[in-house]
Amino acid sequence: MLMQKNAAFENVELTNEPVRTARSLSSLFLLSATETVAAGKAICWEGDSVKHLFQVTEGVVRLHRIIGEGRRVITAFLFSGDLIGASLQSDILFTAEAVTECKIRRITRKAFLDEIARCECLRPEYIALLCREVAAAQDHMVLRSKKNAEERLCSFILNLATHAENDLNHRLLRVPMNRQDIADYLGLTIETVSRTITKLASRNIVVPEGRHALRIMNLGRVVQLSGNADDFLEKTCHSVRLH
Amino acid sequence: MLMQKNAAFENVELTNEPVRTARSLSSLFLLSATETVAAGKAICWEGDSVKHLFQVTEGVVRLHRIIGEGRRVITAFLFSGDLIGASLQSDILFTAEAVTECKIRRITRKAFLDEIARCECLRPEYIALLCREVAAAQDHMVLRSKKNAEERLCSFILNLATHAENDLNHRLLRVPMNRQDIADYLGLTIETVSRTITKLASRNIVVPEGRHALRIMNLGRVVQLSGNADDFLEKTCHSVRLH
DNA sequence: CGAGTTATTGACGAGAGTCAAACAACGTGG
DNA sequence: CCACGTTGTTTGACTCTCGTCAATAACTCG
Repeated sequence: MLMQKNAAFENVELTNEPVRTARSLSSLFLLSATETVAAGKAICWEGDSVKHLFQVTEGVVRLHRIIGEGRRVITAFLFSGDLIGASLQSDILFTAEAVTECKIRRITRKAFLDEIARCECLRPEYIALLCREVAAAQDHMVLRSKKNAEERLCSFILNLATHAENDLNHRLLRVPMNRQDIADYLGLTIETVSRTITKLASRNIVVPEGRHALRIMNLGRVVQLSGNADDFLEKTCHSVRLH
Repeated sequence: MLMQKNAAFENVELTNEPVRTARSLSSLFLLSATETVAAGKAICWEGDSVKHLFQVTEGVVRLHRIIGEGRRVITAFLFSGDLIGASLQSDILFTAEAVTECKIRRITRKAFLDEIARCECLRPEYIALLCREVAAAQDHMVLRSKKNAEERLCSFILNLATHAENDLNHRLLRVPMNRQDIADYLGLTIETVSRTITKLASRNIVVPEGRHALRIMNLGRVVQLSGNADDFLEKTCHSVRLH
């Protein structure tokens, strides 16, 4: 697991809060220095052994696998707060790369596991995290096997929206990743993504604003078209906080 | 979480081995009676709260979700030894049904979690189990977004083959599930599954033998066509036992 | 043996992929 | 600040795989 050369190792932001017994997984990372990773650079590589876990503290990260000749699958986008490598046993099953410039923290796998073993209160959080990963992977599995291009894109937009509450007020959704990333995440081609966005724009549902933003003109329609309408309404209306 | 009416509750096979401290997850289930579930009957239902966990001790189980109107997705097939519901937090995210007649054991979720919390040695096994589920779900995600019908089917055949070592000697692979199950598992239609099998048969790679068996004429080709050739060879040749 | 279920085969069409060209955005250097 | 080249995106024409609908065949089980 190599850090790329230009990941300047900044020794800043060391919290001096005493970590007697860590009360959350996040707090495990607070002892480590923040590292900066430039957009497009790798954080860790598929096939390496799992020596470290990372936490994304700022920016967006993509996890991908390459299969066959040149077919890339993005299995997840990670946002601030998310962990990289929590569900790994021996080898890393993906390459993690920064989509935007990122700040990350790392701890060794050993330290992480030791803390989990030692501290009673971390375990439920860790297990919950793993369960969420399973659920997310299965959701994505459903998306990729039974949804058409429009449903996939709308699902993606909704997902993004939940990670960007702030901007959403103005109905402007920042989309940090490029079309190729979106395509590889949704199991489509770049052309199909582009065409689908164009179609949504022509119906005045979402309108692109430059390459990295979408103006949400009609959130209701997006929800409907995502093919998760039932789920989404249920979850949102009843304010059931999952996870 | 309801048991179907006809799941005769057989009070047999209670092991009398003393379970002082359970040394494996499986042993947790040994105190429970074995229940029999007829082929096609449900074991638990999507949306119910997680009151029990089950272990499949015999037979094959499918987990599925229904999305939209009538679109069914099978997220996994479970075999002898596998647990149902290990990765769930509150609600069940799938319906579990018996593909063949099954024997299962159950314990309450509470008992399961208590044991995990109490017994040091169960935790690594539980965590490993969750990690495997994540990995499996992600593999399937890749399959469904980037593989064509032939690759999907060959991947499926290989998966099945690893669960049926005995028969494989004679190169006859039992396929307990019907075409609809396979289709819903692979994200295809029943017709495409059928046509793909026919095509493989015409090339003398696998030949159907009745509806529930395939004769593997050329395992090497199956591996190649699965699109996991690199992985598979690596894993098999080095005799690395995963899981 | 025969009714009902499940699987196969065929003809056709739709949605997404491929290839190629035009276009827009971005960054750099003059 | 603008010209330019690079990169990323959109659009168009065409192809191909897989889905749909329908008919036929094979299997299963009472």
